[in-house]
Amino acid sequence: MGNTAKTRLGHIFSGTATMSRYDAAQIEQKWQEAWDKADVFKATREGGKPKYYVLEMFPYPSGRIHMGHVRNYTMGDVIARYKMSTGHNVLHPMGWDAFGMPAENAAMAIGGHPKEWTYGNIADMRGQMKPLGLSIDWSREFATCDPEYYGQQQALFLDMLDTGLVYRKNAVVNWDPVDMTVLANEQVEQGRGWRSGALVERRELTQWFFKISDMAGELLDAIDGLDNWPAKVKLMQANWIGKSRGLQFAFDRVDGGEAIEVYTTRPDTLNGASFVGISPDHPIAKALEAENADVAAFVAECRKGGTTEEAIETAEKLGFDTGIRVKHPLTGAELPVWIANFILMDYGTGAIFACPAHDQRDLDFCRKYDLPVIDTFFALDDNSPVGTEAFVPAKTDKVRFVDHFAGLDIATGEDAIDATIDFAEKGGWGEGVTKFRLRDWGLSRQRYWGCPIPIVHCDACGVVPEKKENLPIRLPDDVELDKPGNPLDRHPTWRDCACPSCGADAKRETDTMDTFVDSSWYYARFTAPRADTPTDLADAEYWMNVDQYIGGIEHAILHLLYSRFFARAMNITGHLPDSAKEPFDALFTQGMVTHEIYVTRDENDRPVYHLPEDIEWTENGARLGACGSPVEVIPSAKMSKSKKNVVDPVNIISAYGADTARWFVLSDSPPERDVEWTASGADAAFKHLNRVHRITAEIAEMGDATGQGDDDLLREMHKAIHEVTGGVESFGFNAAIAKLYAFTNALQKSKAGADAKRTAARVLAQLMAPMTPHLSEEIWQLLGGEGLVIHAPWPIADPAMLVEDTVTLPIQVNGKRRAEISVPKDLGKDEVEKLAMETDAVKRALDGKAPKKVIVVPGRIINVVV
RNA sequence: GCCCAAGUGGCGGAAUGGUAGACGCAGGGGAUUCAAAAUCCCCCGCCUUCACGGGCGUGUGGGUUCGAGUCCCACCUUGGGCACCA
Repeated sequence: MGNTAKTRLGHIFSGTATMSRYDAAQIEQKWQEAWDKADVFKATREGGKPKYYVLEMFPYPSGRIHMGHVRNYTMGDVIARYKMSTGHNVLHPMGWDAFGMPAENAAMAIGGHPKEWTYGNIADMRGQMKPLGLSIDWSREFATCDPEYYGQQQALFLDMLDTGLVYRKNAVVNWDPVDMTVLANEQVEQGRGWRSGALVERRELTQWFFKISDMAGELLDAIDGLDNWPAKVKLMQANWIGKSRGLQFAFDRVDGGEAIEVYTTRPDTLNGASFVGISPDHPIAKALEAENADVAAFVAECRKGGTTEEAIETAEKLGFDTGIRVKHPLTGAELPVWIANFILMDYGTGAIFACPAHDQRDLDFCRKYDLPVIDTFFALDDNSPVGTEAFVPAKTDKVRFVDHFAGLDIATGEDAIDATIDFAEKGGWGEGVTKFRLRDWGLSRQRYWGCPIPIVHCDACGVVPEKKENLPIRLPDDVELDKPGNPLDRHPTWRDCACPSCGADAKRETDTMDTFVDSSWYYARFTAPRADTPTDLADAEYWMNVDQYIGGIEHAILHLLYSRFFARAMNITGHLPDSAKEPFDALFTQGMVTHEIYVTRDENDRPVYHLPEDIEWTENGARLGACGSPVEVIPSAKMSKSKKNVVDPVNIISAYGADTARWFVLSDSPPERDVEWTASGADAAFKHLNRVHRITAEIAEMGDATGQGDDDLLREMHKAIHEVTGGVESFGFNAAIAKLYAFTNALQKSKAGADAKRTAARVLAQLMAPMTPHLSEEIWQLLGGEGLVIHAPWPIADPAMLVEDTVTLPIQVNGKRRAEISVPKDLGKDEVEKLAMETDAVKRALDGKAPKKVIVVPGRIINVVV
C-alpha cells in the first residue's frame, strides 16, 4: 500500500462538506458491477451495426501490471468506449503472450514449473487489471500456452508447410561451449554467456524457417497502403526489408576454380576494386577451412562473438588472404581474395568486391592490411584523393568519374549505377538484379516453454509432418529444468512416437517455436477464440481487420512485420479472407511511463536504489523517510525493477481510484511520447475529479431558476464537444483533457440557470466517460441521465454554436508582433489593412513613409514590412 | 557501426508556416477560517525599466520565407530497434 499517497491525501477525505464526497472505491465497484450485470462489453455481431475492433498488444504475464500497461490499456479503452457510444459493435479482447524464457528462468531460479508460474501470474495480473474498469470482453480471453491455442498454431504450421511457406536450412546460433547450450541474444553479455561466463561462439544448426523473403516485395509495396500507420514505423519497415538494385557478376579465378559470384549496389565503382572479399561462411572459405589449418584458425576466430548484427558490425575488422587470385572482368588485373569477418553470408551472394575509396568499412580494412585505394570519382569542386575518410556522396549528387569504363564523365550516382548495369548486361558479363535485406524467419528454438513443432523424424521416411488429428502435440509436464539445455531433448519418453507415414518407431522434433509466432496471429484468433480451426471464416470476415492497434514502438519492426506476413500466410492457407491480408488498419505507438530515480551510495560508492514511496521531501531536497539520509535524484527513465523507480498501479488505484490513474496517464503527455509519473501530477488529477464531482453534485441540487449567460455556457459546451471529439479521434488525449479542464472551469464560473448547467454537466459526463468511466456514470445518474452513460449516444456539436462574431488579429511589423485589433469576422481585406495602418504601433514604425509590403491573411494575421 | 525518432519556462506540455508558452504542476500574493486543511480569486519565460515600454527566447550553427517551434542542411544530446528479450 502506498503510504505516501494516503498520507498526502488524508486531508481531502477529512473535509466537513455536507455534500457527499467523491468516494472512488465505492463508485468504481458500484459501476463495475452494473456493467457486469448488463454484460455491456460482450462483443456481438448483432443489430446490423458497423463493427470496430480495437486491440492493444497483449501483455507478457510477468505477474504484476505496471504503469505502462495502465497507459496502453487505458488508451485502447478510451477508443473502445468512444466507439461504443457512436453506434458500433466493438470487439475489445484481452489475452496473454504466455510462452517465453522468463518462465523457464523462474523455474531454474526459484524452482516450480513454468506452467504453474505462468498461469499463477495470469490470475494475478487479471486480478490487478479488472479494477481499472476496462471495457474488455473477458469471455474471449486466452493464453498462448493454452493447448487449445497452440494446437491451432500447430495446424497453421502444417498448412504453411503444405503450401511451401516453411522449410529447413542451416543457420547460426549463439553457442555457449561450457554449458553446451544455445543462448538468446539477451543471454549474451559482452560476448560471454550469462551463466557460464564463457566466450560465446557462432555455431550452425539445422532449423525451420518461414519463407518471409518470398513476400519481401509485397510486404514492401503494401506499406504504401498503410495510411493510418505512423510514418516512422513505415520507414523503419521499408528500411528493414531493404530493397536494392545492383549488379551481380562473377570474378573468374586465375587458378581455373569455380568463379566467385558477387553482388554490388555500386557497380559504377568497379574501377576502384582492390580486392574480392568473401564471408567466413562462404563455400570457398569452408572448403579452405577443411584443408588449411591457418584458414581454419582464422575462421574460428571470426566465429567468436554473438550473432547480432551489432556485434558483427562493431567487431574489429579481420581479414585473411586466401592466396586465391581473380581477374578483374574489365581490366584483367589480378585481385586477391580475402576472407573478411564483416561480410554476411545471408546478404547478397556472401561475396563482394571492395572499393575502399567509396566505402568506409572497405577503407578501414584496406588501410589495416595495406591494400590499394583507388579513387573512381571526385566531387565536382575537389580533386583530393581519399585519405582516412571514404568519399561517399549521396546517390543524387553529381560527381566526376575518372576514366570510366562505361564512358561516364559527370553524373549522379543513380545515373552511373543504371548506366553501368546497362553496360554490363550489353557486354554479357553481368546482370542487374533486385535483392532484399530481409532474411527468412528462423522459428526453431531449443527450449521447453514454447509451442512444439509438429514434426516427426523417421529413419525410413525422413522429416514427416504430424497428422492433424494428433494435434495438439502437448508439452509434457514432467520435465527437469535445473540444467541448461532443452528438457524436451533429454525427456526419456516424450520424443518417442510412431511415424505418421509408415507407422514405425520414430522421434519427435524437440525444438519449439519462436514466441513471435504466437503473437503473429492472436489478433485473428480473438475473432473466434473457441473455434476448432485456427479461425472461423464468418467471424474473421466480420471482425477483421483490427481497426485500431495500439502498442509500444519497440515492436515497430519485428512483431508488426511478422504479423503482416502471417496474415498473408493465413490467407493463402484459407484461414483469413482476402480483405484481411493487411491485418491492422490503423496503428498507434505509445510512449513509455517514466519516473525519477532515487539513489544513495553504499560504503563502496556503489548505487543503492530506493522506491518512490520511501522518499520524503523537505526544503533541502529529497531524503530517505526511514533514516533521513539525503537522496540523489536522477532524471526520469523507463520504470524498471532494477532501478526501483516503479509505482505500482495497485497502490495507486487503492489510494486514488482507477479513474485518477486513467486520467493522469492520459493527461500529462502526448500519447506517443513518454509520460513521467509524478506524485504531484497524480494528486492534481485526483483533486480535479473531486472538483468535477463537487460541481456536478451542486448543479444536481440547483433549483430551476434561470440565470445569466446560458447561451455563452452552451457555446462553451459545443466547443468542448467539438474539441474533445477531435482529440479522441486523433489520439490527442492530452489535448482533449486540457479542453475538459477549460470546460470545467467555464461550467464552474458560469452564472447560467439550472437547465443550461445540467445540460452542460451531462455533456461533461459524456465527454469524460471514455477516460473516467466510473465517475461519469455516477455524475450521469446524479444529473438524471437516462440509463448508462456507456449506452448514451455521443453528443454532436452544433456548427452554428462554434463560430465567433469577432476575431482578434495580431499586427506584425517585420514579422514581430506589435499590436492587435479586434474586427468583425467577415471584414474585407482592404478594410482590415486600413484599420491596421491606423494603429499607433504601425504609424510609429512607418514614421510617415509608405510600407514596402503589407500581408493580410484573413482571420489570421497582418504583417507590415517597412 | 547501421536504421528511426525526440529536444519549447522551475517542471509536464500547447501551438493547419501566422499573437510561442493553451491546460496542468510547482511558486508568489489575497479571500475564507479562532487557526489550519480543503475551497475560491489574482500573478507567474528571461533580462531591463518606477512605469509605459524595450531587448532576448523553442538543443547548437547555417539557410528558405513578408513571417520558422513548425520546412531544408550540418552538428550535439537523449531514447527505440538491429532478426533467439517480449
